[in-house]
Amino acid sequence: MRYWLMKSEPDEASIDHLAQAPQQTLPWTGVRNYQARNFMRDTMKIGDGVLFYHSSCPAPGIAGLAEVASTAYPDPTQFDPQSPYFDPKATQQTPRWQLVDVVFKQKITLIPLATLREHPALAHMQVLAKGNRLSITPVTATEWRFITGQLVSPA
DNA sequence: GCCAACGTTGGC
DNA sequence: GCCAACGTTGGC
Repeated sequence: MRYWLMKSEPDEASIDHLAQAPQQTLPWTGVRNYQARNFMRDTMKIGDGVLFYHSSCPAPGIAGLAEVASTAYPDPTQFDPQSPYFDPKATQQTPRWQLVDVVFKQKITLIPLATLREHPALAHMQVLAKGNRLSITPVTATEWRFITGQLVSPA
C-alpha cells in the first residue's frame, strides 16, 4: 500500500469532474513524462491512496482524496490524432504511454500549496521540492497520515 | 505575462 | 555521449 500525489489542471479534470464521472472513476490520461509513467506502470497498485492536487490554476492545492482503481494499461489518447496527447511514435503494438484509473473518495476543503509549505512535517514532500515538475509524486506514509489526520476537513 | 527549473531533442 | 537549443510546467 503506497500513497501518491497526482496533479491535474482543474479546467481539464477537477475533483468535481471525478466525483461526477461514471462510477466516479476517470482514466488518468495525458501523462507524457517517463518517470510519471513508470510510477503508474511499475509501482502503483489498486487501492493506493491518492492526494488529488489542482495545479496551474488560481488556487493550487490538494482538493480531494482518491484511490488507484486499476493496474496500468495503454493510454488510448496516444493513438488518437485528434487528441492533444497524440503521440505519432506510439503504435498499438508498441504503446509508449500507460495510465491507471482513479476513483473518487472524498472532496475536501482545499489545502492550499502555501499551507503545505507551512508545516515542517511536510518539508520533504517531493511535490514541494524546488523545481519539481513531476505530475505524479510518491507520498510517504508519514506525510499521508499527517495530511489526512491534521489538514483534511470535509468540503 | 514572466521566468526558473527541468526534460527532451537532435546535431555533432 | 555531449550539450545547446528548445519546449513545457507551474507558481506568482
